[in-house]
Amino acid sequence: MQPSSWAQRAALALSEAGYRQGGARRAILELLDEQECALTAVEIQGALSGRSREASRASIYRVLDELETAGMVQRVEIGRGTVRFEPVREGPGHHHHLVCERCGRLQPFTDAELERTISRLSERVPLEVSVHEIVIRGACRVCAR
Amino acid sequence: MQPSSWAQRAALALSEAGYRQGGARRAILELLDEQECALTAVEIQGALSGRSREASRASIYRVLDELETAGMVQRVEIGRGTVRFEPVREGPGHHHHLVCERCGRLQPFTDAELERTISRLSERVPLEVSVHEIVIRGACRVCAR
DNA sequence: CGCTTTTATGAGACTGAGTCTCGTTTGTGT
DNA sequence: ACACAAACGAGACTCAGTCTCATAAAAGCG
Repeated sequence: MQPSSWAQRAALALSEAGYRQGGARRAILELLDEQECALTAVEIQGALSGRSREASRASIYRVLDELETAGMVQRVEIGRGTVRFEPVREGPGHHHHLVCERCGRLQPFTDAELERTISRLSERVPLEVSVHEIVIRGACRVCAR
Repeated sequence: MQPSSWAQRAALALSEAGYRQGGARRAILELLDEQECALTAVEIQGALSGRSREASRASIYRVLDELETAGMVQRVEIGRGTVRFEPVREGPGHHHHLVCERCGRLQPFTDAELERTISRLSERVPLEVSVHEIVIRGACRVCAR
């Protein structure tokens, strides 16, 4: 059977990496799977505390670390010193971020031309590119008004 | 007389914004002007402490803030939770960043095709773009070896 | 130049995200 | 069911960044 959801694939990846399955880990995977865009560790803890299974800060950072190493989660740095994390999804889920500098709102976007440019760029650059992450800042429609 | 160096232009911009000229400010401008790429606030403080004029943390953050508002300095978020700052230079100085995920090295790069793509993208996107900043992560030549 | 006013500066308290440690709990293979 | 290794949580700790307030230094003026 093909693992269909991101959570299933992530759980599989972790177990293949030799990790066991604990309650905190399961709760975190489940929560992340429901997210469309990036969350901070603090938001994750907050969201979990309103649910059946809570998780400590230590567990959250530990699991996020493991997931990042497994390539199932990606850090998104949108500034203000706090890191955000989001599930890595293939194809249709892949996106970049627009950040409004006034209200701080985070908005996902995709652009085929940009992807083509980046993939060509990867070959010209003195770095073996693993992931790319484009953050564009400006004023969103609401704030620009 | 045309202000030739970045430091002169920055000093002018600040004085036009109504700020006075203090010792810490001058030292910070001078240091930033010598930089080719982005520094953290901590690095700035460290670099200054090996020189004639030191500056306190408060002054450094204050001056960086004023410079950012004046558009003379740009934040660069390359991760690990610490923000970097670099002088904004027109034309030839404009660049983006390659970050090595293993050793953390930061490397500036420029790419004309990328710039064209971004400028076209700016028109398609629901945001009034003020600055763009591309961070590409991967393994640098030394670490990939 | 000396005086006054106003701003810049620094010391250090404070905040909050993220890390680390270690004792306890829980999963897993036998 | 048992043993043992790994996951977990509580809380101490770190460190970048913020804030406050007393003091020092600019700038303008007589």
